[in-house]
Amino acid sequence: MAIHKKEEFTQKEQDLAAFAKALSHPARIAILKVLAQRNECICGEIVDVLPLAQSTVSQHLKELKLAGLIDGTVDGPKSCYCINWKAFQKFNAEFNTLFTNLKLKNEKSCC
Amino acid sequence: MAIHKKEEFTQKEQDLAAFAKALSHPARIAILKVLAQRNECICGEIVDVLPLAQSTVSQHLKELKLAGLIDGTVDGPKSCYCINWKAFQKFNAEFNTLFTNLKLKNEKSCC
DNA sequence: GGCCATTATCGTATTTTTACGATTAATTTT
DNA sequence: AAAATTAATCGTAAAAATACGATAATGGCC
Repeated sequence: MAIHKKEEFTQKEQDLAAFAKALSHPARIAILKVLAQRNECICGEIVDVLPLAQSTVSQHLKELKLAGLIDGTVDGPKSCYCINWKAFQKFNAEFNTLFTNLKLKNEKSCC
Repeated sequence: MAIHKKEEFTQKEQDLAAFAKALSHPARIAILKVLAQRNECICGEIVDVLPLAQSTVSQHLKELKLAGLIDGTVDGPKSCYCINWKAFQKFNAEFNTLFTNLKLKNEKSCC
């Protein structure tokens, strides 16, 4: 890959791509589902549910956090994760806008 | 990575992840925008617009096609690409369902 | 204080992704 | 028929993602 070319696209394209990337692994989608199923912060039970090693889950959590989709507070031996609804909402809206804008121009396929 | 673990998740999680993956690069989002801006099939002008080599663009197109988001017919020296609106619609709907389902359970963050 | 449980981080291996140049393939044009 | 145009494919290199075990870190419990 030598040189990264991602920076040459618009910020919006990059942001949306980063959001999509955060959701581009089934484990991370599964994690979000688990997080959503609770009213409280999840403290570790994610590892039990997923077919992945503890360190791997931790890595996925880190990526979700980096993408801004979840918040996490470290509380000593236990960590507390939950969905960042605000960010999620924002991305969902932007996603729908992309879809809508795409559709606005053309409704018919020609191939 | 030794062993792929993706298969151990539900089909729906895998499908959504695959869709997200297709959109996880700004170049592919940019390509979709270009495709949507035309009423006809695009025959090559994509390379001129993007800051990428012809072979790289071709690769991105291949991935979008593989994900089912675009259709393409090879017509000798010229190729003809356009968005597969049906598939797009389907994925958009599933995406919104995911969001809605997540939100259904919990509206408040706790971290 | 020492031990336990829990989670992050580190080191590492493997795979996948991204990117490009060169080549090939298929028409169109000359 | 030869040359030109266009786009896919191949080969390859470098980077990023995925996964795990081992280790470190942090706070609670005895």
